[in-house]
Amino acid sequence: MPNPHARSGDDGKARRRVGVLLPLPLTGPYDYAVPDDMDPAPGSFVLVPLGNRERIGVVWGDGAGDVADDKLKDITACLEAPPLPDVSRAFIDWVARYTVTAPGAVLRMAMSVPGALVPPKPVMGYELDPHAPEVRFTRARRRVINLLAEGPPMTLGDLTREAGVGASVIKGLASAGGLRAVELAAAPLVAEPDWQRPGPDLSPDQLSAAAELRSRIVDDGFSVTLLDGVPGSGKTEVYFEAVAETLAKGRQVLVLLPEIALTAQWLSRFRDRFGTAPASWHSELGQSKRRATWRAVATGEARVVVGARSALFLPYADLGLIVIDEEHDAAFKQEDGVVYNARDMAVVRGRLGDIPVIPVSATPSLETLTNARDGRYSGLHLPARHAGASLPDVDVIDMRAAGLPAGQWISPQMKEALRETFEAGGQALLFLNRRGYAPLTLCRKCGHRMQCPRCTAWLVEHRYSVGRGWRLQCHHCGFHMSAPETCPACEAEESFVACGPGVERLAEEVEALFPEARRAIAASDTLTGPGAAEDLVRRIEDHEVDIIIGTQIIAKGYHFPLLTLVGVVDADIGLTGGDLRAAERTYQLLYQVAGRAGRAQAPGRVLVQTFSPDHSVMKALVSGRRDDFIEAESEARRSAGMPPFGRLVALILSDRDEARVDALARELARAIPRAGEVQVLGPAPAPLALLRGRHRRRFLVMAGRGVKVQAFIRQWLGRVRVSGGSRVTVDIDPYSFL
DNA sequence: AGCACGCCGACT
DNA sequence: GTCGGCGTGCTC
Repeated sequence: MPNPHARSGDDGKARRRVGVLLPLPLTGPYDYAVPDDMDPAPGSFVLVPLGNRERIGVVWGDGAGDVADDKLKDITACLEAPPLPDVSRAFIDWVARYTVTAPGAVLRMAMSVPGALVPPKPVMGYELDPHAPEVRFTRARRRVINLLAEGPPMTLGDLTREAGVGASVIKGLASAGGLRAVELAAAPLVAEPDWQRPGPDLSPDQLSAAAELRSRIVDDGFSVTLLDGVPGSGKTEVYFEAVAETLAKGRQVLVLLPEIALTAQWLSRFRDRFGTAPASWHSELGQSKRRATWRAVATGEARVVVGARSALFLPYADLGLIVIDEEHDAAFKQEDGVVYNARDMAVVRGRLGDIPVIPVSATPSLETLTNARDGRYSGLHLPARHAGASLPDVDVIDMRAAGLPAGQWISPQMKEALRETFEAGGQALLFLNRRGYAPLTLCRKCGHRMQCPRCTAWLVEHRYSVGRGWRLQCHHCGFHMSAPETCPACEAEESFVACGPGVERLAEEVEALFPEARRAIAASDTLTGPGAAEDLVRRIEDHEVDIIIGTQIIAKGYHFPLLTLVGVVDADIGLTGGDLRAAERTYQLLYQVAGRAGRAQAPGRVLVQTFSPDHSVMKALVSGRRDDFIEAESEARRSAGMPPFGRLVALILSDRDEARVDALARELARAIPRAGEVQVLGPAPAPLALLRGRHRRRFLVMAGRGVKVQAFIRQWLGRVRVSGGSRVTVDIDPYSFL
């Protein structure tokens, strides 16, 4: 097939070629010929032909030259966008190698902003034409002219609204020559944060930590400094000083947060400190905001970006600092598409960019604590709560002794504490990390359990989720159904019984115990839509709510001055299930929840209901000795060769066809490369053996800390052809085992 | 990721 | 006899 783009080497000279990386899961950059009138630099965004369509790619470097000249196509055009900086490209390559994914798949995360690469189309407006010829004045025309005579040029829409005239009046006036069209200056996305504003008064501890962080910024270069402080110790205000210092140097700042929905309070603190909101980046962001933000980051106009994990891949013109707030949070781990941990990759981004990184947490991950202990990171500790508030007392309630009747989950001690709290005019938070009404529904006649047809999971009953009524829902895929009248197995009527509590059911129990208490349920499915969380926070702050019954959505980051009692309803959720990090995560979550209590002058109290009061997690919560827990957990991991003392990789195979996924598993098992210090377990059914209709099998690779697991995985996968509907997902450093 | 090519079932 | 299902493979 002759290639219409190819020019045969008639002058004998090979055409100049460059490697162009496309945002597709291809093996690497493709070579393209550079037309004589073009001189794309590395990092330039270019339009190239691919198959029968055109795609935007990035000039990645010199061409590899391994493709025949007659296959080579010309670059179509260079785009008018700031080139992707060297650091960004190096970062993308690094992440691709580390996660064993195609570099193009990683690039896609950095440029999946449709339309951001074409210059924004200018906004047109009208102004008075000073050389206007005589035009006839009508009342409507007069109003338009008066408006424009006093103010700046306006868009057609603004003019019609403010002058109260139709568009035809303006267009008629323009064509008569009274007005002329002008390009309006694009409104800046965000104002420049004012780092010179005086900050709040800081405690001596905060001041010294802030001074330390500021010096990291001044010194320049890569460093990782863990900011470790109890809830309420004012960590945010401390790292704001590092932000201010970076802004003073004229560089950009990225603040990574686990869940952008939780930032209403964070944003207002930022505004208090810097006088304006930062640029934000999250999945909910609309098309045009997204585009504008991407461009503002690329040009350097956006000085501070606060965002979820994907903000790490934005094309920063000159990033000078990365803050990872709540660094221990599991939400930093991306589980689909490119599987990566934004916390770890942020450190890599810092190293490649030679800039400081500040992980922040009240309960740092064992990985980060180990790095700090071994001297790879430095650590700053904020021991005291700001403004003299004391840490809450934590008491455990042994539920084995409570002997509650079926269908009740609030122990007498908890009930009494709630009563005292309400009488004292305080607020309470009942924490139960389970959405919905009941986690399991079964038939009391035949024992049939309502299960998701597409996943290995029970259907969760929901009764009060916004606007949906009573129904059964799978929490792993989108499946839902209205509660059936008869049992699908034995056809018994009205035989269903709800098993176990979710926040909705717990709210019913609270209502029965305290009918006059004003309740609010806080779960991801009751706080939908923008502003719902904000609205609830405001209602809590204004004391329109006496008791919050909530999941982890309410457990982090908030500060409610009147909240004096936190009750953990079932502290054992999450401890079962053989997850490597079960204890660590439960500890972190419960510690965070406990930190919601008593932050202002009123002392707080925390009650933890558990069936295992002797568990190391509960003991550490009661004693307040985090280090004991970390020490024990650390030792257990070390002796088992588990992270952070050993390496772990999960290989998840999946297929709609069960026989085919088993065949693939057998083939992979035969192809395991021999390597010292590497052990492969499996195949075994993956923890969710059926997910979204796909059957899943898992291999677990365990290796010593110094082993290059990526090379091992690449060698392994290189021996097997994955075809059909089968997929193999590589999860380096798996976080959740589900 | 798209998109074309290719080989087997139900329609005009 | 064709239209069209989506499995497989390729894109510089």
